[in-house]
Amino acid sequence: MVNEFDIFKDFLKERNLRWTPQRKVILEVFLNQEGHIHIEDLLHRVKIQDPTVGIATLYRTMKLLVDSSLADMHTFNEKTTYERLFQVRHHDHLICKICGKMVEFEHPLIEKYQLEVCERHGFTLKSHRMELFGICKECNKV
Amino acid sequence: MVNEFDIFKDFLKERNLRWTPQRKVILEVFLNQEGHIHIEDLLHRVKIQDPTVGIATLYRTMKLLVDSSLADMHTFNEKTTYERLFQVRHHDHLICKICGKMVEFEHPLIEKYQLEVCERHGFTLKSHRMELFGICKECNKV
DNA sequence: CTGCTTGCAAAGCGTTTGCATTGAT
DNA sequence: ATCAATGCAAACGCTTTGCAAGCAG
Repeated sequence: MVNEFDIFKDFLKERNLRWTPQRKVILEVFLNQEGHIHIEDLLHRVKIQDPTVGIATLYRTMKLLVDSSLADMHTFNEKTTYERLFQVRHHDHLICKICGKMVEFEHPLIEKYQLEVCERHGFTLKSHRMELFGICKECNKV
Repeated sequence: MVNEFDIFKDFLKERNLRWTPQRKVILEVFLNQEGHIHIEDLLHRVKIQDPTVGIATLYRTMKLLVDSSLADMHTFNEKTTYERLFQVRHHDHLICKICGKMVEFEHPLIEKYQLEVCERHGFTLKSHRMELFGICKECNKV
């Protein structure tokens, strides 16, 4: 049975790198998150488990997780976020501009056309982010 | 006849700000660009017209252009880019995760299904943002 | 004249790196 | 015992800010 811990340990072993308590804590915290998580948020949660972990170690470990294909890195608005890549179902967001309510959805046809667009431009699609902003039923009544 | 210069001048007047030679040069250079332009690129082109313009003035002016809805700011791979907003058709982005290349596209069917998703959840769609992340042809070869 | 704008340099901020020490194997 | 990993602090690159001098209105 393959899980993220085994994948990461194998990845480290292959490169003669070491499985350390810090890397274990960081991976645990990362896997407990959903969606995009900011590095500062991640640091905060890691420090709850082990306050001695430094920001440099977190950055270095997240880079390893990206290299091992367990995580994906994005930069939005000057902030680095990480996202789980392994064994997660993808979904997009519908967000109410007034009350902030968030609805998750999937739409296979949209995904299909995204692929089509990528192929047309010679890109290999790796991930995407789609956010629809609108006004929900309740807020529309007011 | 409404153009970007009038819009920006009005925007400045409303806020008791001033129409200066530097702001004029920056707006001119910005409008001559297509698609996304990096701030460093913008600075280079501005300096051809007027070498005395400083980077601080450029940043300050671009912020005003964003506030006046003439420009849109993106951050990708730690680099700030600006894009024209006025009198351009809506489009989405396809972004290479390696070299940062950005391709603009439109897909009517995707837009249609977005509307469908909103209706299904009782939302009134106001705007959206879709970014596809992948690897472009050139980076795939390497 | 007034006070917004400028260019410069310094400060900020998130991220990366160098280094001596610690610790996994 | 070896050599990678760590935490710290300094360095880094991009962006913002403080300031005195310069100009638009």
